Amino acid sequence: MKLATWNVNSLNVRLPQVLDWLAANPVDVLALQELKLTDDKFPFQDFAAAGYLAESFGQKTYNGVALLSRAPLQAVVRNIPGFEDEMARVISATVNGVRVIGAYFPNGQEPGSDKFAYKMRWLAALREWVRGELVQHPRLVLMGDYNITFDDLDVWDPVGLKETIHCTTEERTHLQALIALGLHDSVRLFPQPERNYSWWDYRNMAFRRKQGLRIDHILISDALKAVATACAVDPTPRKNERPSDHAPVVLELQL
DNA sequence: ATGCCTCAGCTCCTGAGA
Repeated sequence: MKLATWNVNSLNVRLPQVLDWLAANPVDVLALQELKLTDDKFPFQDFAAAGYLAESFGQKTYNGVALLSRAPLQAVVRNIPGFEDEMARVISATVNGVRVIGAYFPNGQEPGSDKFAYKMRWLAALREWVRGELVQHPRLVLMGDYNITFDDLDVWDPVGLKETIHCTTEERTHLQALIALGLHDSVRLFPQPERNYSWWDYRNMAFRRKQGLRIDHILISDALKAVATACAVDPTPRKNERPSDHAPVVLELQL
């Protein structure tokens, strides 16, 4: 079973690239973030023609997440139950006995801002919800755009970006609290290339200069760690014309 | 440098992203 996550930064603009990528990388499940469209505009037919069922949780202009799957998506849940949120950020479903959570974590903008405070509240709510989900679903994947780096290895300029957004101690403490629930950073389970990032700024030719951050992650439970055989970022779509600023991350399980 | 690029929208500028 192969699973992937990709922040597409507008599914309307990126649909042809997503279809091309799926044709070349026929994963079983793909979690999408930043759809930037409403469910009535979601291209269900295009994905069906490519062999994928889909569950969408969109909204106008911002945010929006979806799960694509070759097998049926069961027990679909939208957002974090019990956490009031106007933004469409989370969609979950069970596929072939694996609980899959696709999430678009808040950006946070700047430490000390209202948006940063919202990010902290959201992270706390996510953690308490996932704690219970892990009890019910030992085979669990939590993947998406986390908007948080684990450590300096995930940052192209750890000195210049010290304690800036995505790199603060407060955000990283929340990320480690997710790990403490019994989750594992799939990418780090396997050897990786140097400067292994998942996002590059559109400005300054950041991709060409390898100036990026690893902020898109696939966290897996103990039961899935035992059967994980590969996990890596696929930077090739970032070389497309009009690319997303994020690249997909792909996990392979031997189930 | 409150800058650089990209996207959506009450679209020819602004807000947000990261």
